[in-house]
Amino acid sequence: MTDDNFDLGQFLPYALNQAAEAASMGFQKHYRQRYGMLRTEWRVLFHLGRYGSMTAKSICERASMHKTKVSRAVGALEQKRFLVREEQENDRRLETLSLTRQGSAAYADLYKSAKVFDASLSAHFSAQERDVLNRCLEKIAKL
Amino acid sequence: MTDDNFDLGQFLPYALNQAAEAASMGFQKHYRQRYGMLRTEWRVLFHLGRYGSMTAKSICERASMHKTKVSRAVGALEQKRFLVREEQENDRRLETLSLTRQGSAAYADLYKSAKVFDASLSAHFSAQERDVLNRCLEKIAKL
DNA sequence: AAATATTAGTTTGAAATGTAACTAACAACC
DNA sequence: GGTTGTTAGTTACATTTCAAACTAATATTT
Repeated sequence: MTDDNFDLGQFLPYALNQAAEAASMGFQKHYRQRYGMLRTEWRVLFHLGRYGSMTAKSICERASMHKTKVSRAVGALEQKRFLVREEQENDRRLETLSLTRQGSAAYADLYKSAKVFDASLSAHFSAQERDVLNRCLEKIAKL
Repeated sequence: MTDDNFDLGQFLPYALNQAAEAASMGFQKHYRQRYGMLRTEWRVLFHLGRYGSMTAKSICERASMHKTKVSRAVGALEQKRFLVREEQENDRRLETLSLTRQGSAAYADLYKSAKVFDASLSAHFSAQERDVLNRCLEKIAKL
């Protein structure tokens, strides 16, 4: 943001939101049309699909999602028969969440769409740009 | 996203959202604490402050915000006495929105905060990175 | 072991958002 | 000049989110 050329489009929180919004919308139709999922559900599905069974708490931490969001997303995915819960014996507050066969299939399918979609976005950038972009986003997310 | 190292953190829609969320949260307290504004209101305020009086329609287009969001944000800013509406004579469907003295003051104040905040984010990146980041975000937002 | 504090997760009521229908003004067409 | 179509903006309702209170289980303190 150079000094008095202040432009909203260059203010990071704004620019990030505009880009995130556009990208999200683009990907939304895949999980929404095909599986009637919400963004929160898609995220939970991906965490379980990619990183394996874990508790809701772990998903909260990994995805920086609030526990109420996760709770609802888990409920919705359970209703869709995409995951099951299993109480842990040593600590009955904890539930291990695991994808069902159906859930894994949905994950595999959406995973493929994600790669295609991501590739179509990446096509607009050089490898270096893509690299810088990734590193910057990661850094910002951790602030 | 290199082939079978698929990592959620590198999937653009996800990474963008995480970063956008983090950045937004960081800036939120300024407009929220000091003026009780929402993100939509802040955006409208900034558009008027930076680019001058205009109709709600123009804000919709410039900010890619849906008209109901803009309508509500305008209503809220009006209640806070940050803007006034003026019906256009040649077309009475259109209202020119303009910041009041109070609104301009709020804008000036938040504008300063925005610059400081943006600078604090930018500090983590080189000028080149920052440049790549801006260009990429802009491109994605336009897809 | 009783009392207190934490922790995982859910529920609830309020605020915000999205979608679609609506109103009022203008435009175009016959 | 009346009918039809568009456009700017608002309203209403349904869905989603946010914050805070809640439940049930485990940990800690005394």
